[in-house]
Amino acid sequence: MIKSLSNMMKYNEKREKCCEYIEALEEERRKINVFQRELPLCLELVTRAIEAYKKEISGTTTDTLYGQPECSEQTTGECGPVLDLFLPVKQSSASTDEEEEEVYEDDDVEHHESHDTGIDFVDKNMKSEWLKSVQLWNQPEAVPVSKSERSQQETQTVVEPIKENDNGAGSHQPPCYEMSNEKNDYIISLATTSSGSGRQKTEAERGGSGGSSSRRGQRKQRRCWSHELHRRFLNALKQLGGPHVATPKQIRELMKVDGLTNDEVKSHLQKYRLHTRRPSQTIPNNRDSQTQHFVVVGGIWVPQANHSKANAVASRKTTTGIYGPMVSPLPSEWPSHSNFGREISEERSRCSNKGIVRCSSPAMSSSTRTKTKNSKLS
DNA sequence: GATCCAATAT
DNA sequence: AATATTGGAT
Repeated sequence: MIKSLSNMMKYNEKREKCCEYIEALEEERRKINVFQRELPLCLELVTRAIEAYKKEISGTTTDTLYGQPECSEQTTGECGPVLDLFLPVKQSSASTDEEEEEVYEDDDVEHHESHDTGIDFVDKNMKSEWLKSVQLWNQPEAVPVSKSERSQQETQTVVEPIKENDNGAGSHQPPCYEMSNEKNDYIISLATTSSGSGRQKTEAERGGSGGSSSRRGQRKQRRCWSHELHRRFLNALKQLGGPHVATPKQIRELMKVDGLTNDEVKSHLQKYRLHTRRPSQTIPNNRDSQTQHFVVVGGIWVPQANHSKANAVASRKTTTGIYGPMVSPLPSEWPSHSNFGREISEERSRCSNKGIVRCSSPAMSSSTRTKTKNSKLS
């Protein structure tokens, strides 16, 4: 009698303790979730710990106090995908030195409902949205590397290099309707673009124009960003951590598109960044009320609300404007500081200084740079 | 999207 | 000094 009673007490005590742990852990996980891109493993660990505790409870008790986790936080819907997303990465990461990509699902397929992991800084809808504003392509396909390349891209980390014939004679590429520019008179024989072996000319080479061809003051042939090209672009961005941290050269290298130049990528990136920035709420007023207030957390700019409340994902959905998914400051989107430890650090020393400038020192970021520039000008 | 310009790093 | 890369502006 007494024995059973004391057992019961013990057990209750234990259960209570577990519950406390679980709650604490879930709280922790909510925080980590904001930085899921930077701390995938951390997230996983915590999640597992939670599961373990839950299991323990359910194992030792019959009543399911936590059987249905009342941790309101869409836990199941959120953590599953996250792990799914990162686990494979962890596995394959040992194999290659290259940054591997999470499988990139393209837009013409229909599955994009499942995971709202937040690292998905490029939303398909948004992409099409901003692309639309730029240009309309009629033929999404008919790009050379459609099937073989795509399958490869999804299964392996290797991206098959493609040769991009310049659109002019490309015939397979949707024509780039350009009637705006004045110098259209010249015709470029595009075979010149190092077909086959040449790889890319470096920017200097290209810019030098001193070469054999006689295009001196001529404007370059307009680069047409087909869907395929843009897909690769996005893919590269994804791997590099978002449009705000990726640099043209890195992107170009990851895209593996023959003949693509840094300048072209840069231009595209610039535009992309413009479109993915917060469009000032579409309503040109409310600079104080609506503008998000950012705080610095460990060197990271984080929207204040999100930081404190940690339901970034939810808020993202509600505050989206046209460029919704992007605008909201996903943790993953922000210059990530924790990149230092990872892919970027090995990249080149440039990151060490530039990275610091851009990332860890908010006060010194773009505005300061421009200021420097301007001050120097004046 | 191509270029020009300035800053910065090597 | 020359070159490479980058970001911002045109």
